[in-house]
Amino acid sequence: MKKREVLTSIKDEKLIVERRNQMIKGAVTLFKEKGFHRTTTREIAKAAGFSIGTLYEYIQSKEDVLYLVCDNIYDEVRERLEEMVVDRYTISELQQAIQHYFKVVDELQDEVLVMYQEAKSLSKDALPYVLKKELDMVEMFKVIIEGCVENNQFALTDKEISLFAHHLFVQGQMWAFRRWWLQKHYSLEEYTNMQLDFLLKNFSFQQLCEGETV
Amino acid sequence: MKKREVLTSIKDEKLIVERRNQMIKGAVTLFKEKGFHRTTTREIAKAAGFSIGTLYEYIQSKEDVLYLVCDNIYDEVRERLEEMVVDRYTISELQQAIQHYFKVVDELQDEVLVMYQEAKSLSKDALPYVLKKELDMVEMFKVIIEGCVENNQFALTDKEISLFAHHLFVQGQMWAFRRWWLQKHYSLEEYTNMQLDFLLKNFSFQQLCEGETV
Amino acid sequence: MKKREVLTSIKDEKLIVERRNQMIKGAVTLFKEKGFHRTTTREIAKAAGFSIGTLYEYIQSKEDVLYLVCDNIYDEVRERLEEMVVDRYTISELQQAIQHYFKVVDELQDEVLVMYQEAKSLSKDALPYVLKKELDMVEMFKVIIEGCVENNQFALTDKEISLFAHHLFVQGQMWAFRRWWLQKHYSLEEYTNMQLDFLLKNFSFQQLCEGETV
Amino acid sequence: MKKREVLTSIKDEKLIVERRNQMIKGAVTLFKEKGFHRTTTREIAKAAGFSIGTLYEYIQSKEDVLYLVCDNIYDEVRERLEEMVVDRYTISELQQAIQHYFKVVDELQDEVLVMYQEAKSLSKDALPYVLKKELDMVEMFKVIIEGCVENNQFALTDKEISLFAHHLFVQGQMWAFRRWWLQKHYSLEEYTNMQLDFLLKNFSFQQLCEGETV
DNA sequence: TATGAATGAGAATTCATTCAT
DNA sequence: GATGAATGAATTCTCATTCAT
Repeated sequence: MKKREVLTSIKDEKLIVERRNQMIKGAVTLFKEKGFHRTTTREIAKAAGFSIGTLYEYIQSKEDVLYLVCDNIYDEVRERLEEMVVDRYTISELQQAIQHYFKVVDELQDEVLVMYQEAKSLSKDALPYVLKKELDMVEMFKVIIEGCVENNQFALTDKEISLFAHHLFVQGQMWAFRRWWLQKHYSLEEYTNMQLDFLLKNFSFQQLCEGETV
Repeated sequence: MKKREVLTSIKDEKLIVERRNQMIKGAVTLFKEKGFHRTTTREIAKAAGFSIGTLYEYIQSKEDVLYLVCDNIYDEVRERLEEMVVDRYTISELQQAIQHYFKVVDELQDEVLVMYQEAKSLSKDALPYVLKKELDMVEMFKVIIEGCVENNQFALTDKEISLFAHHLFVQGQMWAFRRWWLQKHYSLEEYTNMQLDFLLKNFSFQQLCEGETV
Repeated sequence: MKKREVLTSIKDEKLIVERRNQMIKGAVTLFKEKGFHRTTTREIAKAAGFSIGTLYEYIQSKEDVLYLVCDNIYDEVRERLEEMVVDRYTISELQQAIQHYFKVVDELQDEVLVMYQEAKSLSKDALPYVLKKELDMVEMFKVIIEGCVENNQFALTDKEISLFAHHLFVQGQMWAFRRWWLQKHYSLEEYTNMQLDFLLKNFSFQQLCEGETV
Repeated sequence: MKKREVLTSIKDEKLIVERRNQMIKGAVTLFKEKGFHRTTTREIAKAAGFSIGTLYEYIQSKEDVLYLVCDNIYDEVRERLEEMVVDRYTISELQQAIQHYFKVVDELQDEVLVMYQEAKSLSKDALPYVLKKELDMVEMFKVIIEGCVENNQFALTDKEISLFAHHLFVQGQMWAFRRWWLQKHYSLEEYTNMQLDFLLKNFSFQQLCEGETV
């Protein structure tokens, strides 16, 4: 899927990147605080540090800002996820990947929340592109899980692998979108450990059973 | 927490209920389609079958409609959840409860989605009340899980029980809010079975271990 | 050609007519003074005697105002033209019709000018409808001229009749759109007489020739 | 009337002429297509082949472009009209002049139309100057007609001569501004011949009458 | 109670013009 | 001389809310 272009009348590529970053930064703060719809374009321009006229030199409509924000957050999360090095495909590595992912969500929780709550306001045009990015990230988990399965760490059918990947992904997001309750009652470490514990028991059980059957 | 009152200038209680139900019904359809912010009060009035003037006889602001809608959806989901009869607190009963809950989510998925996506637009005033309702529902799961633990079906700490309840609750919602992917690849039955399978293995493992240690 | 509808959210038909008339009256004055593009919707609303919000209850876009104005002016001119009673189809009657038409243009010259100068700003959608109205008026002249021809007042081919009708029509408008010069140098009467004189000589000549050839 | 100056910050006279010609050429195309008000300065600059900054080096305001365009079109039309050589002041020469004028209008019809429709948007400042140019052109016809009268080709009072000149001028423009109808039904030749026929009958009649009275 | 016309603050977007490079 | 990024006043249009009938 080709990247959806946001049109601009500015020619200086470097400037486009710079201004859009300012814009995104300001917008995230505002969206976080009051949501996309309650944020005005003037507020976005102001938060970005330039005039409303300048804002519109870099985008075509307010929705473009939302798109840029979502796009950017996905890239940020993804980039952070790609830090994980997984090569041996053991349960232990999966565990580390999950820990890493939860940590990333925790650090970028405002962004994750914004993306989560506002993505639905994207136009029919932009939505598929953003959903594609989400699936790409889910895919990263899928690859790890598949690796573990191939590596006989545990047994899962293809359908189970996919669902499990989604499941993990949502479990991470959950730390952000239910923070109003979770973060009042658990530390990130507690949350991570409890979720991991739950998952790993499962796989240990599998291994145990296999061991027994032998 | 006392129910947040939505003021009205109408005396006839029965009329209030009737009109509000019309209003909620119309609003859910509209919110589902275009979201709270993109829906106008005129559209809500029209969908409800009366005039904009009448709408404002029964509410004080547009946000009241959102509140009524969210409130109503929670009540509806809750009502459906209360159909479950749990008295013996066995794993099998927990399993049935989950199955029932997933079915309810599936049947009310539009409503669940609306609530899920629009609740954040509630005012600081109304939000706590709605979150309270959500916690009440989570509590229903907690009670069942606690019962099972007391009943030695499996062992969990208090913190684990709470998290598990939330986890289940989100897993159900997930069927609605990720339907763009899940429902393309799985039937409700598949989804339910796979999730249950995963949970139950876990508990079976516990029982197995316990059995062994004895 | 069906009348192009201008959408409104108002139900009271009488009110629509009343408000639109206020709107048209105000708009004509403003368009006359500064043209369509330099007139703002707020000015139109103010000139009409109501708020900008009310203005938009009766139209959908600024262009609707222009359409209503043009439409209205055509109707007004046409109505005035229909006062002419032509039944004997003599040169003398044609002459009277022309005199009447020139008088109407003179009386409605602001309107004629507005229509003349702003019609081109109508959307591709509305333009054909307005041009149709113009042709309808040209047709009125054509009918008279045709009658005269059938009545042997003078001889013209069909193509000549059409052109002559357009010619007369433009000659009338000319009194309005070149008023910056014409009305400084001629009275309406002078203008009318001179133009008539010119035309009638022509037809007298024909009759004379025919007389001679016989 | 002195030529209205359009200020510029550029010293190089040749460059001024060159850039302005580019500008005018681009602007005519755009004005033709969407009118003065709907054309942006950026579009003009682009069509002219240079930047918006450069555009403003050669003019002071958008309206200057309109003025330059109108001025230029008049010059162009005038230049073409001056090709006509009239020296004997006969009806036949008048006829040729008219034919030539109609041909010029036909060839420059886009320009004539632009001038016709947009001149009214000129400021109070520039308008008189442009109207003066128009009168100058009318004057060219007046000179020919006067010559003919002096030459006893036909008899007209001074007032009639002026009106006749305007009349001819408008008749030519009419071919452009009513092209939506005329050019669908007549070729330029037909149109010219019919209009000439009409005029000349008139004068022939005069001559005939004069002949008779002698 | 019900209606729907009226209101106007507020929002997105445009675009002529400027000015530093 | 040329460029094009920056500006913000101005404009169109929307829509929640009110209130007279």
